[in-house]
Amino acid sequence: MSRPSQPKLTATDHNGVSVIQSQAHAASSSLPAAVAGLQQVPQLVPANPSTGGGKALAPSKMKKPPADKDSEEYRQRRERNNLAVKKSRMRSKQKAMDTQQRVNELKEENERLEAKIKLLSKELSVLKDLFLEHAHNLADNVQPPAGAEGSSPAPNSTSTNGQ
Amino acid sequence: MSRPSQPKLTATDHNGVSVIQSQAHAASSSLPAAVAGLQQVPQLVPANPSTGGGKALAPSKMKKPPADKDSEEYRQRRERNNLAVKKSRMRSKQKAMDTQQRVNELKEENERLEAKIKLLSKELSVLKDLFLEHAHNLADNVQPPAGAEGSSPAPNSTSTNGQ
DNA sequence: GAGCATTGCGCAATTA
DNA sequence: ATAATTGCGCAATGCT
Repeated sequence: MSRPSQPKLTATDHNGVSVIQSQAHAASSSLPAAVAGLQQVPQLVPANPSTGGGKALAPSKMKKPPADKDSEEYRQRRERNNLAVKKSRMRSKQKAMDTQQRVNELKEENERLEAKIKLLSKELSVLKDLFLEHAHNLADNVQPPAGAEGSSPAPNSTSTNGQ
Repeated sequence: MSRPSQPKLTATDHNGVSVIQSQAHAASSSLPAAVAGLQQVPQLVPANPSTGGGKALAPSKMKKPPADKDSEEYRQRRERNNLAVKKSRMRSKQKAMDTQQRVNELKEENERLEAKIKLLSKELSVLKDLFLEHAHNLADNVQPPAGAEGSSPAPNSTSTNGQ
């Protein structure tokens, strides 16, 4: 079912920034086409006040030039970053898959272990029963060694022990 | 050294419009500021040509209006999509975390199971040893009823079971 | 401070 | 037509 009408709660107001995207770098690869068109917009570069006279010696907090889009260095950085991003995302995805796989492996392992436990438990149970039986037998005809014999009917009580 | 421009010209098939968003929405949490002052002029809403008369009745394959960026409906769709995207990503991330957690749980479970196996094995081993001992004892003074002569060592087969 | 790595976000194409 | 996914670029931020 879909949400027919949602009273627009939380107008996800992100920053109200005008975004001007313009890209035109070489298509890395495998883009069907339809790369969203971008084009340069006449962005006005703020006239750099440059170092007029008063040079505030601010050790930090210096306004960053909006990164001139035309700058050669800018494009270079962008491209590098795009690459890094791609790489990072690939890694991320790979990791996710690996984790999923790990889950499957662990699940299998778990089943195996549980099966083994079941088996061992069974074996133990059997042995214990045998022991009990012997114990009963011994208790019934508790006859010191040497000439031990005679009748020993001893109705065997098949007591099933629990676990 | 300078980067020769890519021979790849920006041949944007269709839709070569830059996006200029000017949102006057309330700034939200997040980005402190640093919003470049990019104000865009309010675009005039195009007078709807309305239904003049010639309406091509295309049953299918109708060209999609390049999505007029100014369109009210466009903005609406974008916003909806942005929301959906956000939701989707959140879910994706959540899922990843869940999976990771699952791995941890399974690992713990595994350890528990292995410990249990170890314990059971030990128990089994003890019991088996006891059995063997008994068997030896019996073998030593085994007195088959009714005339038993000679010693019958009965080679005990210490068969260790496999798993 | 340079530089890659992460992460949140919006856009657009696909898919369901 | 709508919502959900997915690939991608941008920019801020984290980390070396």
